[in-house]
Amino acid sequence: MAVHKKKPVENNFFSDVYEVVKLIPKGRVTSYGAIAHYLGTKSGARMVGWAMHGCPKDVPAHRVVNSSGLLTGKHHFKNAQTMEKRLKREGVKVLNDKIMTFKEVFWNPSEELA
DNA sequence: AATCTGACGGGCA
DNA sequence: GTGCCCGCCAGAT
Repeated sequence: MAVHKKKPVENNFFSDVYEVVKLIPKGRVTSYGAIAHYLGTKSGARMVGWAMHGCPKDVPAHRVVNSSGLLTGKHHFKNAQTMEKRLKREGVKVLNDKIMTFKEVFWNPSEELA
């Protein structure tokens, strides 16, 4: 019973990313680089974004933005407005696809999860 | 097999 | 302070 094809995802790295993102409290956000750094792959910020490509519904990807607080991934959602809409719904001030209170709602896994 | 792109980040001009 | 370029890892063509 051999595996015909290796799954594109399902790696420890990806699973860890999902796990961390799922741990993001409501009304808080984090950056790809922060997650990457927490996992030890500080240069793998891109990979974190790639991991989100197959992010399950359990993963609040809308709470993950780039280091600028910009909703870069909003275009990848089913609806481009889902991301900012959901963030606003959680109390996050989003204007022009950018989080105004980014520094205030920023959630650092390396500090919170340690 | 080789090349380019891609949900990023940081450094330098 | 803003803009551009390079680096990183993996997947897709």
